[in-house]
Amino acid sequence: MTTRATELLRVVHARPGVTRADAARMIGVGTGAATELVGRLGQAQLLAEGPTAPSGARGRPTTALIPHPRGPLIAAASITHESWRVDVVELGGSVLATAGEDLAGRGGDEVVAALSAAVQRLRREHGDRIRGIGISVPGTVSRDLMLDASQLGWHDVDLAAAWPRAETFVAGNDATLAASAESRRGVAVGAAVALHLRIEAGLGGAVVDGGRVLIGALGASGEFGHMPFGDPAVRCPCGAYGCWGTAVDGSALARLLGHEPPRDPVSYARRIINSPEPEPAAATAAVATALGRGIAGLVNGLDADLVTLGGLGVDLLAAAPGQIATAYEAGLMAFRRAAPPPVLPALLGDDGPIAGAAEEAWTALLTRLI
Amino acid sequence: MTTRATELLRVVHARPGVTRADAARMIGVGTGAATELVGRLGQAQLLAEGPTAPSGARGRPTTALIPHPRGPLIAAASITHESWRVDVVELGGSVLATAGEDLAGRGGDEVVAALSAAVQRLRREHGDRIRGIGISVPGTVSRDLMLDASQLGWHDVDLAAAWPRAETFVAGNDATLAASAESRRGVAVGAAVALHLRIEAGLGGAVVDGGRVLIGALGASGEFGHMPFGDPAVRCPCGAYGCWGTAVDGSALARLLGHEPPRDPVSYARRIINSPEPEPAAATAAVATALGRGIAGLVNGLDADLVTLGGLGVDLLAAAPGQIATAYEAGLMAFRRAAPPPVLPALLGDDGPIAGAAEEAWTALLTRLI
DNA sequence: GACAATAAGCTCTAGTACCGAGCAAAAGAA
DNA sequence: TTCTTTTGCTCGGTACTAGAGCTTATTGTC
Repeated sequence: MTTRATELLRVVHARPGVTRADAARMIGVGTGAATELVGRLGQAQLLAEGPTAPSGARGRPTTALIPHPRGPLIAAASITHESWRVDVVELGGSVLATAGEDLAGRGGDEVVAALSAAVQRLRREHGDRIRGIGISVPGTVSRDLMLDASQLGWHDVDLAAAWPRAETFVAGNDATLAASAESRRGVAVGAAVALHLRIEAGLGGAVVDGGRVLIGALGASGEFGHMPFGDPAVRCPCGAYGCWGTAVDGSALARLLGHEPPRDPVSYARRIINSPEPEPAAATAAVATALGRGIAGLVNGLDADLVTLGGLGVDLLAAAPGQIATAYEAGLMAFRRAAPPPVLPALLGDDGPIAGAAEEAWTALLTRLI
Repeated sequence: MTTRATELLRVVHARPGVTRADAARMIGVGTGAATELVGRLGQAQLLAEGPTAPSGARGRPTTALIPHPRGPLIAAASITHESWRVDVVELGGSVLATAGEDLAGRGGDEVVAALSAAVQRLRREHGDRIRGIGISVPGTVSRDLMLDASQLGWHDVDLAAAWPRAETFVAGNDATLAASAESRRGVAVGAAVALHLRIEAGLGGAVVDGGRVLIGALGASGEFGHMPFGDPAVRCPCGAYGCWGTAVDGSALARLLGHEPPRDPVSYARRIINSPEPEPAAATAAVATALGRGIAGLVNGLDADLVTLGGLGVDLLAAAPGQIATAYEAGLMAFRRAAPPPVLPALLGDDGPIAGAAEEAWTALLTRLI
């Protein structure tokens, strides 16, 4: 049951500062209904009106719809392999405050406790305006909000300790959330089916179909790194053979170069990819080819109209654009080759996951506000 | 904007004959609203009430909600590689009448014209109650409703000639629509993410996420046969190498057996798969292994909780269940292996595509009725 | 067979959201 | 100033809905 009020809030969230007249046209109501809606949402401390720059056109000037200065806020949190961070985000996506620190080798429960304390502090500072939380984590999240992050060695970490679970609470994989953010505030805005791929220690990603991120039956969708596009002779830590991830991440580069498996595969890979020497460049080219070929397979199967790359994918796209493009176009079905869906670096970069956590939490909260 | 009336119609469509009291509970309205809703929808000739079998329990007996005898109907059409057919389908999915004939080598425009004539005849016979059409085709459908079916040698066939385009009109790929039907009236009812795969001349399918079929940016989603799970040395007619489809369809069996590419790959494959001889059985086993491995990759990436197989997939599942299961489980990520999502034959069989056409057309029509 | 218990349907009263018509206000243009 | 254009505001009408209280149809018990 989508009410006009919720639709209006969604429009303002998608483009804060939209003029009131434009917003009314977008949701298809007349000026009468707009007056009633804006009045009601102002009373509820959800929206406020601000001045607009003079348009120069004729007619009565309209106002800009902005988040209410005492309106609800979302805490967006992100845990990465090296640090955690919390942002306080208002309607429209602006960040009002932030906090965070390095993991410093602490365990999952300790980190969640530190995060929770930071959220409580921020909540007091903002007069209890924070109404929900979104958390991005570098691993899988199961329904009961337990996190498994094999890279960090964390298992069954209780994310619900970060926030009273009864309120708006969303948690998701970093790649999934980065995809969400990219489709709403990045280069994938307007794409019908956006595919986001994120290479870090492994390869993950997500599909965004008409603005909705596909999370899968268990919340574990987007594990494209475990589709068998790779070398069938290579065994993946997951137990299967031929996983695509083993052909495109740091371990693949180390294998190609005859190195030991690196302790920090991300910075190792970044070093190799950006190295000017011929041997690393050849390994990078091989990995870029494997990446392009797999992207083509996913585009064929999922009919995406845009692909964005995050994490090391950005470095690969910068270092070996030709190899990626060649393998990508060769792998496309004939009818797609005339106009291959673009493969672009993600616009939001490292802020993708936390921005996605904010977006998903706001989406969840918006359905509850009215 | 989903109104209660539309919700009620959807409930009755999903389970015709539901009792009025149950339906009211399902959509969360009281008895007062139920009276008003059922009365209004009866006036509009959309719903009727019928007797219920005595429940044996105490209390005032309720009535069953059934489609109105003069209510709207949908024409569901299906074109296969050998014939076409039209069903007249009422709310709830019952088929009231049917028509069809063999293609007999005719071209696409002639077949669409014959189909259109049949629809007009059925429409007259049913007093103009037919309010929309859904068409299943063995090929890709583009936005402007042009069909390309390479198997039939048809290109740019104008499907809109079958029906005035302004009314409810949906067209889709047979595998996509079979997936839709399976998720609503087949074994995939209730699945969070259902993956349907259909092997005929090629390999196609679809993902159904929370009841919504993913159609892709161009309506060409589900071409899983062109994901590179196959032998990288084999060139696909699509131009790419290593397409999965080339490893699981009739052409794969012919290649493994040293036969010429068969003229009718479907009946050829069915003959090989069901042959008791050792050589065909070995080829069947190899194909089953390729199928299982690819299914695992898709389940890993898309996090499906159920996989259904249609077309030749049913034969393969019957002939080589062990090979499929072994390759499937070996290809799953470690954490999925404890409870692998079931791989089942599709319940609707050859009626899947036409049933899906009816479902999608009814879904589209239901949003317009009230 | 009367009466209780139970489940369901019906009626009536508000209440809310929404739409549209007509009017008022604020700007640029003549 | 006066006209034109665009937008905002007021007000009445309509559609949908929730809820309370009453009525009806059936089963079970004495």
